[in-house]
Amino acid sequence: MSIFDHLFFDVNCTDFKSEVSLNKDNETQGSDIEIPHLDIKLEDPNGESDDSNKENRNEDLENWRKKPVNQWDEKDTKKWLISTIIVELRESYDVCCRSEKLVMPGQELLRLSKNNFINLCGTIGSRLFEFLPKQSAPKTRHIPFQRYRVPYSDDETSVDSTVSISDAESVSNIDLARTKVERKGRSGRHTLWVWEFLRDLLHNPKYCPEYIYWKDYSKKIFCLVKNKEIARMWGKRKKIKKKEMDYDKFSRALRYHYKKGTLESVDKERLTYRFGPAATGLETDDPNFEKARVKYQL
DNA sequence: GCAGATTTTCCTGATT
DNA sequence: TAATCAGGAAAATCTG
Repeated sequence: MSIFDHLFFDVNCTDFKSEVSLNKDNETQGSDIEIPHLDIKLEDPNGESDDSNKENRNEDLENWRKKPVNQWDEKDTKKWLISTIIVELRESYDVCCRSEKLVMPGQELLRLSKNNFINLCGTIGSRLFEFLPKQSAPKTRHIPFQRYRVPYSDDETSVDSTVSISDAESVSNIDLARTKVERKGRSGRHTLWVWEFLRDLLHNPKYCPEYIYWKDYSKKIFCLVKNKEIARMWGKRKKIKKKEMDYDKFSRALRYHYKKGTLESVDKERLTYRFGPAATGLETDDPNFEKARVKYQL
């Protein structure tokens, strides 16, 4: 029996449980990946399972879709997580469990950046962030770091790899405290550090492992593959105008971070670096996205 | 305008 | 020989 055959989610914590069962008879068309059809049913804990109750509760399960994110309560967020993880991302109940730290009101959710998502629930966070409906949060919200400068928005790296302006504006209060500690001693600017740029590439299946990969995740050692391309992307991101960024200049910027403890060199290994003790946000449960590749035969 | 942090640019020399 | 690495130095950029 597959884990997908009978999944029970405590959708509303107290109201009811939803049974997500699988109808393997329905196969998706036009895809190399066989995606099981998910039939979401509701099971009344009191044994009342007449059709009208099911209908109402199914409707309840979908209510989050009718509200802007900033009006979601924790239940709505939980329903969105289940729907997205199971139906959209075709992941397992285990993944739902790992995303429980994201169960919070929609307003809080909107304040989180992509990196916040990743930090809270690993690599699945990156994918969940993409699925979060991007409605505007209330204008009255506190926006820390309004001067957060994100020097690009239209290049190929802006979509997936790191913070956008909206991300930066949505740094949560919790994250604010952490960020203040992390950036103590910095002169208040919040441009992206070059080591953060590399870290974000490693968190991004679009670039990891094709452009950059973990050589030894346990030792935080990574290797650049398309070093010139990565340097060019960095230059594009920083909107270098004078001359195009090349690997020579890019590597100089990396070496600057040796003193800061965020990067270290690896002896006799070309294009190989190690994140230092000062580097944060490296956590992932799927280095080089090997699990994902096996799962989806990528 | 200033100081500080970070990056860019250019460079020389060493190593692979 | 080319690519990469290491690091000095100065200039540039950005922030509070």
